[in-house]
Amino acid sequence: MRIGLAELLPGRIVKSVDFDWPKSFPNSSSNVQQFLIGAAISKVRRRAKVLIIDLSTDYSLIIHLKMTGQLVFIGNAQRFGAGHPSDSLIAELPDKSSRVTLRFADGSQLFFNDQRKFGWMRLLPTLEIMNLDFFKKVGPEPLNADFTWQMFRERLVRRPNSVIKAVLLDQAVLAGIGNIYADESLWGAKIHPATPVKKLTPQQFKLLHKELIFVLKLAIEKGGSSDRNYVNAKGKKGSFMSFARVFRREGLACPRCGSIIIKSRVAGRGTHTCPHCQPLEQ
DNA sequence: CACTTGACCTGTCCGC
DNA sequence: TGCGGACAGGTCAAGT
Repeated sequence: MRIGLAELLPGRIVKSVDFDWPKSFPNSSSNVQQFLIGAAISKVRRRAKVLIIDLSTDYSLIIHLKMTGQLVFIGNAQRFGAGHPSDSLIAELPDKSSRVTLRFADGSQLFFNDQRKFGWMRLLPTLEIMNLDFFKKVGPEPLNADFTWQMFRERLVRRPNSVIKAVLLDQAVLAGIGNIYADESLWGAKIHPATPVKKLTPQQFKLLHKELIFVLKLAIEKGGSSDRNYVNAKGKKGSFMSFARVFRREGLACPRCGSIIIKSRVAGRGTHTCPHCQPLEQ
């Protein structure tokens, strides 16, 4: 999503903002008037699962999509409707899940849609963003070049008694891992998600580190995971779900050994495993 | 500290 | 076809 928006947004001038659900964008209207209206977009960044849109006013919009958020850009001459591509989930905008609409001076628009209303958008001084509790505690980016398997292991073993899946999902340990990529990388490393961290060997940490990076890179290459309604800035679904090996594939064959994939609950989340490749050792 | 549950919301699917 | 319950890419807070 960041890659798509970074091609589309920089240089555009914010002309107006429409709000629907106040909790989706809790901000004083004076801040919006002063630092958002009339601002030019300079840069689109990401940290963990949070998108950061920097403005010429030294303020930034920060956005979390949570489960069902979308950020969809519509150019000034562009229309969805009859004949829209099959990899699009968007027919017409705004629709009933539109929470915030940014209108730009050239007539283009950015829609923040969020069916379940868990996502949010905030306007903050750019320099204050990293003082937010979330950014102060968030772990390293797994795709950074300096993220070694030794660093990965070092961070995980601080939670020796937790199950590995719970720790992978903890944003304070690692940035950006969610339920899909946790299940997929654990399958890749042949580790059961409920394995306590203290039972993992250095070889397993090394392999899981490699699988995590493989899964994340593949997911980005495929445009993300449209499990339900995720779309990118152009309204297109991501295709990673058709490359998933266990996630949402309960009852189907494991692509490695042919055993039937099962679904269970680990760390409070729906969890997909191959019972043969990922045995839970006691 | 680690784990569970509930909360925040809407929509879909499944069984009766 | 209707209705209740479970469940869904995520994070928080509170309770045990």
